[in-house]
Amino acid sequence: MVTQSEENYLKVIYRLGKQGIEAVSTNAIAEQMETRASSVTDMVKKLAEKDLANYVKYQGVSLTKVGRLTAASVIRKHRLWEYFLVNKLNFSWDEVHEVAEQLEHIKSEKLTNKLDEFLEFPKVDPHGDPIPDKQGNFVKISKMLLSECKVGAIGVFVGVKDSSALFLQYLDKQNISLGNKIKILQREDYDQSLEISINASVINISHQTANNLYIQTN
Amino acid sequence: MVTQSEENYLKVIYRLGKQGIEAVSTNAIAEQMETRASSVTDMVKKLAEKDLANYVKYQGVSLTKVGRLTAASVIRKHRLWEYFLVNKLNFSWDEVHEVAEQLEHIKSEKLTNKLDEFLEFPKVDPHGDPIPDKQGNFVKISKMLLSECKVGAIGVFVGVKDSSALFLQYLDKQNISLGNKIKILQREDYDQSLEISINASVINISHQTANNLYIQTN
DNA sequence: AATAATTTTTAGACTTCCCTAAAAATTTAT
DNA sequence: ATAAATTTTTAGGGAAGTCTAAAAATTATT
Repeated sequence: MVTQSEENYLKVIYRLGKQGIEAVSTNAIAEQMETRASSVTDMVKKLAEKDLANYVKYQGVSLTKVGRLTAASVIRKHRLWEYFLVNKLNFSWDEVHEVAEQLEHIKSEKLTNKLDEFLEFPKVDPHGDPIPDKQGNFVKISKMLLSECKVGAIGVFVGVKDSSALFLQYLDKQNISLGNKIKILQREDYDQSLEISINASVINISHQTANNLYIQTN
Repeated sequence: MVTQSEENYLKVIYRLGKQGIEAVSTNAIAEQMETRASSVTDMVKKLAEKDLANYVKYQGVSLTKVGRLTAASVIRKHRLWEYFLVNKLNFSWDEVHEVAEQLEHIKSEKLTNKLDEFLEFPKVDPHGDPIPDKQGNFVKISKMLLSECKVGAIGVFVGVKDSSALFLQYLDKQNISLGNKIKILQREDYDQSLEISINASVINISHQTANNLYIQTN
């Protein structure tokens, strides 16, 4: 049995190490988990013991195949539940993370798959992040940060890099939502802020904001 | 914070002691929780410390008001989720218990109430058990065991006392489902088995079966 | 009412996951 | 290449929740 705590570590290692393939440092995990490096060492040993992770002292951790699948399954559940909360229970996109953090640990493959079916197999969660399928495969969406696009670029807002409640609420206030068409009109050299057209109106956004918005071009 | 384990104890004490009001013995709890009496003593002390239970050494446990409300909230969540699983995700009534045992511990009042709304405020779960409202009040349904009805009695099948998968599957096989109209045609003195009419057909059921079926008469 | 049987509690220990403090290894800087 | 800084691990310990075995209290029996 994989415990809730183990699942949380797997998630973090997966995220930090490009799907868990690259080795991740103890400190990086500790920071993400908001815990101490010594706790990470303990847990990582346990994950290795259970063949969920590859661990060599002082050289970081990566996930085994089983570890990666387990992590993907947790992420799948998290994102399906987020979709459920937003699209069926009318939560807003800034309220779902905490609850999904709990729901992602419910153990029942049948539940996950029936939920997926009930939601009609969504491909992305309410923040634009891809939902892996039963086999743990992600649909790779080609997207880029708005901050990295050239002036004149046109695209559709498809995801956020920062999904903190604060940022999401700011987007709500600015009337920026997933699916909106965006065009970069101007870039201010001084502070890299952008003038963009969105929703038939023209607004200014900071570099920080642009750096957290993904758009899909062409 | 009330832990998952504490919630499970509260549920059991609530069930065993007529809504947690009557004192319940350590052994009774241990049996229900499938654990040891010594573990129960430990936990019960902790519940008392947290003002969730009243505990006097060697004299059993009852719940405080807060303890009762907490227990009712867990039961509310359990039954709402069961309703969701059956009516939205198409689980059958014998498959939902295990999953609901996990879902009942998700902490989010908002989630519970939004789920309730999404389900259109169901009054009973898939086994006919009442779902308490936000305030922890149960709708008292007047029902009696089929085994205790007289020959000639007519009623509607509204709930099961035993909700084990085995019993529920047996009922499915016999085509007996909630809402069916039942009439007792005959009682066999030898073994208390009943001949009943249900679904426009006549079948025989054992005393054990009749003793686990609730019907609402008049 | 004394003894036997049962129930309940206490004592001590184990596991999981976390912590602090100190030691060891690695990396960076001089 | 050695010293300094940083990272990682080890050692030892704490809280929660469980267990077994033994002691204490209660209840039942004769």
